[in-house]
Amino acid sequence: MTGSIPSFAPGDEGSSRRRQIMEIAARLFARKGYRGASMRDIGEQAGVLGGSLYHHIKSKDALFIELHNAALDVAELRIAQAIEGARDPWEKLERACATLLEIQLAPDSLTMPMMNDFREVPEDVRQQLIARRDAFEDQFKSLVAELPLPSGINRSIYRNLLLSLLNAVGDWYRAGDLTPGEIASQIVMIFRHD
Amino acid sequence: MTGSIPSFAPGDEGSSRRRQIMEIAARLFARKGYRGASMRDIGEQAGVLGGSLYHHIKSKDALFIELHNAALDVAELRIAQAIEGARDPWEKLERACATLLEIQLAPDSLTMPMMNDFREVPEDVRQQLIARRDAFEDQFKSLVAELPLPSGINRSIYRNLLLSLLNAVGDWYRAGDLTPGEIASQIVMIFRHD
DNA sequence: CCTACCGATCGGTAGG
DNA sequence: CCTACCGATCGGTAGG
Repeated sequence: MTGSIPSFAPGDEGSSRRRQIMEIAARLFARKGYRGASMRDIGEQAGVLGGSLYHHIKSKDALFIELHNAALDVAELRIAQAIEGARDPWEKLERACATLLEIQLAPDSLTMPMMNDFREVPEDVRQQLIARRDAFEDQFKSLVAELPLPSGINRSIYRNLLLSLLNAVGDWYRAGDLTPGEIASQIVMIFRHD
Repeated sequence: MTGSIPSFAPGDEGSSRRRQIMEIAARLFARKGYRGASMRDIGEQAGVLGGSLYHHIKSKDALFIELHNAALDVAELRIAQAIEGARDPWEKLERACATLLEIQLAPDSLTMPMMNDFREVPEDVRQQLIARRDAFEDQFKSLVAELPLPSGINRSIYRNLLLSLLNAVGDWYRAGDLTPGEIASQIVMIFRHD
């Protein structure tokens, strides 16, 4: 439909048909959540019946985990590239925030919006998602560690507040307002103390 | 089970049996989300079959809306009381944040954790919830309007960031860490600029 | 408040 | 990739 959709990690295994299904599934999970997107929904958009998807995937759980991890792989990579050229810790933080917001606020974002509703997911799936997300958040742990913050501020709290706030921007953002970069600038304005 | 549970708006109509059912439902919605908590689950904890609940309530939708609105009524009231004595705008903001966090982080919180998963809920229900939540957020709109912020900061963004961050504390907070008041203090430390 | 049920929907499978 | 189905679960109801 869109022709060009943000691709997952390069070197992805599987046929292009499989990747097409993954992209459809990602969009539906992002829009309707894990429970809200049924295999029959996904099949319908792919032009097949729900049951036919099981030739390409093992289970709904496995599909969701694969998408979630691939999305975090992409985000991690793009953030690493974005902060590469910067030396000032506040500049690095702002670039990381802007990149994450660009990903999350993309009109047909496949990636991060699903990072939230972990409560909708079966317990054993949730644990795998959390493990991957914790690794992702290490990137921000490093960024926050470099900041010259006042001594009264707890860096662990600071990081959690920042991350939860970044994850929630999609809930209130309406296109046509500010750009992701402008929002990132506002966030760093607020979080900046030195 | 707990003996004393935070009560809903005073002057609530209905029998004590009904209120008991509401409290059970609130706890389950808070823990498992709208879809995750079935009428049979609620019935089980109330000692009856799921179908029997329909003598006390009209529908699952109506039950959820009623609980959601009652929770916001209580929160609004408690916040208003908390900021009553304060004159400094930063002090008022910190008291409001601390109160909201106390409600959300209470060990068996019945109230706010459900404010999030709006995507799990049927479309027509969601619109009612959003309308009520918007009214609730006006309280913070006033608080933010009073703050002597630098001119570069967009107060609308500032308020959205603050609210989404407050709503998400329950996702990463683990009891035994800081108190709600200490977290509120950290939040205001970060959001304070004058 | 229960029995007994309804129609709908879910993830998933066998067998072709 | 479809047909045809499985067992489970859902919100909700009639009738007592």
